[in-house]
Amino acid sequence: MQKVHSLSKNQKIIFDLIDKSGGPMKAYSILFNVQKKGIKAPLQVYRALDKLVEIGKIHKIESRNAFIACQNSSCQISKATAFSICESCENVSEISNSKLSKYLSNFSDHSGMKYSKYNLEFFGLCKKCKSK
Amino acid sequence: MQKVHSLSKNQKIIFDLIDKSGGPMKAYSILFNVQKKGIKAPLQVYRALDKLVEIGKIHKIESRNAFIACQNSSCQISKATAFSICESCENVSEISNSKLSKYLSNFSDHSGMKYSKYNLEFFGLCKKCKSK
DNA sequence: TTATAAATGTTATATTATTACATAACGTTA
DNA sequence: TAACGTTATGTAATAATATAACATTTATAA
Repeated sequence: MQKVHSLSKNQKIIFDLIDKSGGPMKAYSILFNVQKKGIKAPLQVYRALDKLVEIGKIHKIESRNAFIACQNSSCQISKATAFSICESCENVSEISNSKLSKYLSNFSDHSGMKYSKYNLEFFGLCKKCKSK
Repeated sequence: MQKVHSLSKNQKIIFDLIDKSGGPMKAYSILFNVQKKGIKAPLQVYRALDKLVEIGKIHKIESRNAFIACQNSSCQISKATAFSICESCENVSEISNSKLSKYLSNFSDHSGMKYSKYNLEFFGLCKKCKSK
């Protein structure tokens, strides 16, 4: 049984914003949007983001320095993440494909390293942008 | 037949440095190291890095904001990259596993998106760090 | 050789993220 | 409930990463 994390005030404000936005958000854009709620400093944002990433409520899109709400209800911690990113409109969506995650979670090579985590980012053009 | 890119002066200086280092290097560490060779500004470094990434001589480790020389002689462009990263000593190595790259290059999901590129980063503890 | 693209040089600035320190709120358990 | 440890918050300063804008030079190819 997983622990249900109750979010703190700042964590909740920031999670709700990202979640409602429906897409990836950057830290300073988040900051701008929550200033009216009393969150004034970058560090307040980054601290909440760190925690939200840690507990799997959001993921960081590393190639974009942006954060997106977890779209996978069963994803409690961010140790196996995959995203598809449109290089034209920058739309991002989380890939939840059990074959893929199984394949990658079990992947091992000759290095003798046991991987505890991975992040995969696919790039291309989404349907909309392809047809333009 | 692929075009053989002859590197420009700055590109060569910066590639040689990264290549000799044997590991990932950060942009400002590169800058510091090439100042004696006349490269004085961040932009000079970033421009060379951009080009080197474009032609596949180096790859960017997105989760670390660092650049590593391509360890895969057949890798002419960086459209299919995979790395293993030790979370303790930060050692990075490029994974070249034809099954993996075949699997990922052919991956497609129901989104209708055709992926032209991917980047995969595995995390864990390397042999050395595990045994500590 | 001329024109086009690629690379360079330089200054300034934008964007992303962390350090350091002080205080407050929360949860546990004695 | 008092005391303690842990987590979260507030605030200021600054570090680290990356790009914009503009001028000039060098390489490439028609």
